[in-house]
Amino acid sequence: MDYNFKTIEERWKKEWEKNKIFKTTINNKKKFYVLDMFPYPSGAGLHVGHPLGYIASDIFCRYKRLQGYNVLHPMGFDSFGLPAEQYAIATGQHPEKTTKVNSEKYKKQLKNLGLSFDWERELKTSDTNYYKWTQWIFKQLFNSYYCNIDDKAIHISELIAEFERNGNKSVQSPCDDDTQVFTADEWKNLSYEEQQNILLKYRLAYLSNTWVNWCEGLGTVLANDEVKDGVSIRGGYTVEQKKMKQWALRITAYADRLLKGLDQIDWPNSVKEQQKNWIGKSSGLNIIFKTENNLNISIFTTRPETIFGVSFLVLSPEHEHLSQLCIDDQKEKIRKYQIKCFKKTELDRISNVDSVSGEFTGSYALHPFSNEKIPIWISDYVLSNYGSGAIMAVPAHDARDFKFAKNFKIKITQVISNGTIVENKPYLEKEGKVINSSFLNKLSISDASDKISKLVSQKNIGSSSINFRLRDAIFSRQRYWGEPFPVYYKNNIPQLINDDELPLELPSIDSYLPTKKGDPPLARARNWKYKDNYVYEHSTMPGWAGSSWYFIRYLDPHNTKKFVGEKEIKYWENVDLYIGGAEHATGHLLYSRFWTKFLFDLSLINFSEPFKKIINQGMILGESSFVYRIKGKNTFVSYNLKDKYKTTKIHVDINLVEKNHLKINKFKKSRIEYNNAEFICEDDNYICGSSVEKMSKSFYNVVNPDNIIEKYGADSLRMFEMFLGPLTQFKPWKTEGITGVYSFIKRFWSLFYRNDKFEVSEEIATNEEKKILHETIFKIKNDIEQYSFNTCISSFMIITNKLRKINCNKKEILEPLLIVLSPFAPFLCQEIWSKIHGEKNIIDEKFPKYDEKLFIKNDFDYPVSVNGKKKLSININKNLTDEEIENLVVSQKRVTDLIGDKKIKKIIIVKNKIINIVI
RNA sequence: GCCCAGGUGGCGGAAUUGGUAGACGCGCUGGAUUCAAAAUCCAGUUCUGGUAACGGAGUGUGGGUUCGAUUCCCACCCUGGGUACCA
Repeated sequence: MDYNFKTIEERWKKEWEKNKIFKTTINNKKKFYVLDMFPYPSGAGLHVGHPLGYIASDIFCRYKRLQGYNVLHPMGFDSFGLPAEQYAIATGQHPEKTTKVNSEKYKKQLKNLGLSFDWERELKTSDTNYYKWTQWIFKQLFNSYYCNIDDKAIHISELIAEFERNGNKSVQSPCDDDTQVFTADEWKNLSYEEQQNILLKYRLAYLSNTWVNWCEGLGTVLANDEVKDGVSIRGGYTVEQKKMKQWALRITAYADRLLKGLDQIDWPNSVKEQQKNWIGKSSGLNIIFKTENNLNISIFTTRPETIFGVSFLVLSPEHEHLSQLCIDDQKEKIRKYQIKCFKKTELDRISNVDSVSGEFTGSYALHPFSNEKIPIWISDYVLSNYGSGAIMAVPAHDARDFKFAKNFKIKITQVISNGTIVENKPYLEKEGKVINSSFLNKLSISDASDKISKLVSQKNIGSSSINFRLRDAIFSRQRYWGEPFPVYYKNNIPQLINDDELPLELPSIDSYLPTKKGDPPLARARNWKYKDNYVYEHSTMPGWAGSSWYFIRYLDPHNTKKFVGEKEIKYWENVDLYIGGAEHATGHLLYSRFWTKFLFDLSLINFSEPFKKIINQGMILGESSFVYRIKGKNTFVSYNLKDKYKTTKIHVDINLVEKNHLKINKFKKSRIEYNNAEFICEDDNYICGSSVEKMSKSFYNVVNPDNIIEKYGADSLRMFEMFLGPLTQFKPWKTEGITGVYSFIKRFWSLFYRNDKFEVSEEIATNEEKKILHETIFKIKNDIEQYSFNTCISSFMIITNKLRKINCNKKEILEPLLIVLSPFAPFLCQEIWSKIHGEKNIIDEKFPKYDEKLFIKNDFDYPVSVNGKKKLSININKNLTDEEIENLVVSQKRVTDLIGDKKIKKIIIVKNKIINIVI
């Protein structure tokens, strides 16, 4: 009987849904939590690149379940976001509608793939019963501050108690830079509003008036990780710097723990490395330079040993002391330079990295050790928000300082040397001895550094300091389609709404655009006030709010009393395996770790890292096709003739191309402007060009999984996706290749048929058959555990070819094989299983154990090489001694022929590996 | 520039701790079946010389270590990803 995947897959899809075989509940088995990055449900639906990770995780889930684990495998949707909102702006349709339609479509497509998701745990970040708890977590952040002494987040009431006892002089907590020192009495005498403003400087969710990435095109601010090359990642609109009041999360308080935690988790090196660089910890020294007019300028350096190489100071254009330092003659120039800098957008700054600019203030500082006069400059290469916004410039040993000094003809003093002399380029290596440095001369770099550290603190002009590149995360967006903040304003002071008033639902509005005054869309909502009196916050939360904790909500998605139940969190804990794209390295994956640590500090969860292991699946690339149109004409030239004309390369829909040949008639009909197109062909065919690039609608190279399932079935698609290559690598998609796995599946199916009738034999298996089976079980088990799914597929092909050759249809062999194959091709295996066992689900079986004795042989085909080059192989019993092997080898005629009259220098025998004759 | 991956036939890719390079599949070639095609089955397929047996070369490039290197070391080239003045 033919393999009819359509009826098989339809049947089991229904059965599985009806019997809820993927539903998970807490039981006394060991848990295993497998998570896929949940998708944003876009209108385009899935293409074959999307399910790659889902199929891999599904195979692992099914395998773990066969191993006896209680496997949690949920799926949901990251449904707040820009495309739905932009669609809403264009059509007036509420984003909720499109979100619903799109996620239903996704769900159907995912179900067609036979993925073992527990859909009863489905969540959408835009559902009120989900974002209710996102708002609730925001409230906890607002109500917390970070205590550096306990190294954790603590409820704000503790801080208030401390203020009442001792003021803030002994408080060690991250806070805004402009926080003043006050005593307990001063605190008590403050008004309520004044107190609230001070508390806001300590809260983990706070209002900050800072420079933000303002994106006019999107009408909103963006976080650093949402901006690239000066444009927004979504949409590609220009981003500029603007000072605005925004909600921010004090992620910097967790910088050190986020860094340290990386050591405990099994993540791809590249992601860890990216997070490390993003956090950017550097330790150094703050040193105070006195100016001639007695001001203190604090600088930060990581290289104190170069202090005698300082030939100027550079301040950021925003530096607080600038007005006092600038002499009258320079005031105009400095003012102009400042204006230029403030105007600069991120884009300008990035595109002009190589240019050097700056102005001299006219003032001098005094070198803390040599008392030498040091000119003070300003330049935009010094950032106001890193370190102290001022540096000591050591041109001989820093690339930017060097360029600056050369440009403005400032002297360059070399103070570190390994023999080379600084002339045309700086010496950046941290190797060598200190020179030209008074009392530091001849010391090693580390000794000199230590000495300066000590002296600086003795003289009371500095202290060691640690700086991070990481910035607090801007948390408000001037958009509609996001979580509203559970916040209203009373006398300009932000206040939280009560827990029992959550969720604060998105109000309906007449248009999804900003107001005429430039306020966010929520300002349009009518009668939307807290207790009809107080204004709500009009911004909404960013896209990453909901995704920062969704893995927790899956554990208990229907809980109406808590964000997650205690029993659930205790049993399921954190994610054991997380599969998704690497593009979230510094966004989602960092924010999730931050929120997890925060919730851990509040004892709301029992783990401090969200994802124990991460695997980044590689992107599947599409093969794009091109046609070549002669410039100015509606004539297309075939690929090999195109160089004879001036042509424009145009993407053509891959559905109009077959094996590089353009289907000319279909192409003509595809667009009005092509109706009358003419073609210059070669051998009567129009050949298209092709190249491999990202699979994307705009390149017309998208392959839809639905079409493939229609033609070959989901099992073939699943296996083919795995067969393409290693999970983590980028790989091109070529649909033709699927015939390989498709015919494998048909061959496997036919193992169970004799003369068109289903038939498995009860005969006892031979040793040879057992050997084949157990070898395969061993190999598959190992490969699955190393996530090497592509090699699993070839093993299945190999065993199937072998069993066909020996015509084996014995139950003793095929039954275990079915279980081993079932994670990969669940429909097929379930169908055959039910033919043997009736109603039983193959997923409830046990993964078979292998017996090594069955496939370890007592002889070995030794490859014999001469001088490392393989010449022949000889079958030798494993029990022979080296001497016996040697005698056997040299007595072979082929061997004596090969050696001829040369002398054997040595024979190397590696047991069960190789024999090498050296002549 | 810096950091991280990766580079193996016409193509996707295999190859325990250094030990038979090219498993498995696609494609291609030839054959069987068929009126024919699709599908299926059988054989071949790294390049190169040879009918063949058999030889030579060969894992981005150049060196090195080793009896033996796709695997280890050094230098370089290329592709992809990340990052952007962080003192």
